[in-house]
Amino acid sequence: MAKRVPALEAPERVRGCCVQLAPPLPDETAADVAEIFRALADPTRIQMVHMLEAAREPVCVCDFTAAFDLGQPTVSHHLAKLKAAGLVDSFKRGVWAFYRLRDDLPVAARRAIAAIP
Amino acid sequence: MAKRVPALEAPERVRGCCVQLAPPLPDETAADVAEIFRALADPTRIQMVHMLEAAREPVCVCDFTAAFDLGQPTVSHHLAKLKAAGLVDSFKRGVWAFYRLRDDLPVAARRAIAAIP
DNA sequence: GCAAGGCATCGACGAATGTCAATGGATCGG
DNA sequence: CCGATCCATTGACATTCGTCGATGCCTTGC
Repeated sequence: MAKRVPALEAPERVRGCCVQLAPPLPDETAADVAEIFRALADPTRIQMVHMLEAAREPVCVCDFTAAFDLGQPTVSHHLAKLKAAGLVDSFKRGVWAFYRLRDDLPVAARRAIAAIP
Repeated sequence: MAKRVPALEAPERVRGCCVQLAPPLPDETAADVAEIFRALADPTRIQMVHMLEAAREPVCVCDFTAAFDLGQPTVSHHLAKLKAAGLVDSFKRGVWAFYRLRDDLPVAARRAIAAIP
C-alpha cells in the first residue's frame, strides 16, 4: 500500500494520496456505539424514546400500542429491542408493564438520544 | 393522571393506567432522524466517520480500504451509504476519490456524530 | 494508443429486520 | 374458579443489509 512519491514535483499533490490516519476506535467501542444507533434506527423506536423522554415517568405499554398504528406484538418487539440495547428499563405493576429510559445510560447513548429533536 | 371513570360505560375501554402522552414527533422528522441513525448503525461506518472527524481534511478511499479488513467494493458501498444519508461529501482528484464530512450537516446529524467517542 | 491502477456498479447470497396472526402466561374482577 | 385483559413469545414472510467476486469506467504513466 505504500506508494512511491516523486518528491521532486507535485507541489500540491504531495501526499500521493494516502495519509496517516488517526488510530481507529477499539473494535468493541465501535460495535457498542453501532448497537446504540441500530436500536434507534427505526422511526417507531425514535418516537418511543421521544415519548419516554417527554413523559418524565414510566410509560405503560398500552400507551404505546394506542399511539402507533401497529399490532401489539410489534410494539412489544420494538420495546424489547430498546431494552436489549440497554436504553430502557421495564417493570410490571399489576397487569401492566411500564417502560422508562434507564437512568444509568452510557454517555454515547445519552448523546445519541440527545440528537432526537 | 389516572382518569377516574365512573360506571358510565363508554364504548371505549376504561383505562386504568394510561397517561396523556406528549404529541409525537412529525412522522417525517422521525423518519429523517431514523435515517441518520441507520447510516451510523454499523461498526465500519462508525469508524469511517470517526476517521473523517479526526482527519480534518478529506480522506482518500484508499485509506479506508487500507484501514479495514474488507473488500474494496464493500468499502465503496459503506461510503456510498454515508453519502446517501447526507453525512459525507466526495470529490475526485486525479485517480483518487476523497470523502469528507459535510459542513452543512443538520443539527440532528451533528449531534448523532457527537455521540461517537 | 495501451496497460495499470483506483473506484463504482452489478449480481448473488446468507443474515438480520419489521410486521403480522396465533398462542401462551400472568393478573385481576366477579 | 372463570373469563377477561394485558403483554411476551413464537412462527412465518417479505424486505433490507453486509459482504464478496466480477466487471466496467476513468485517469495516469509509458
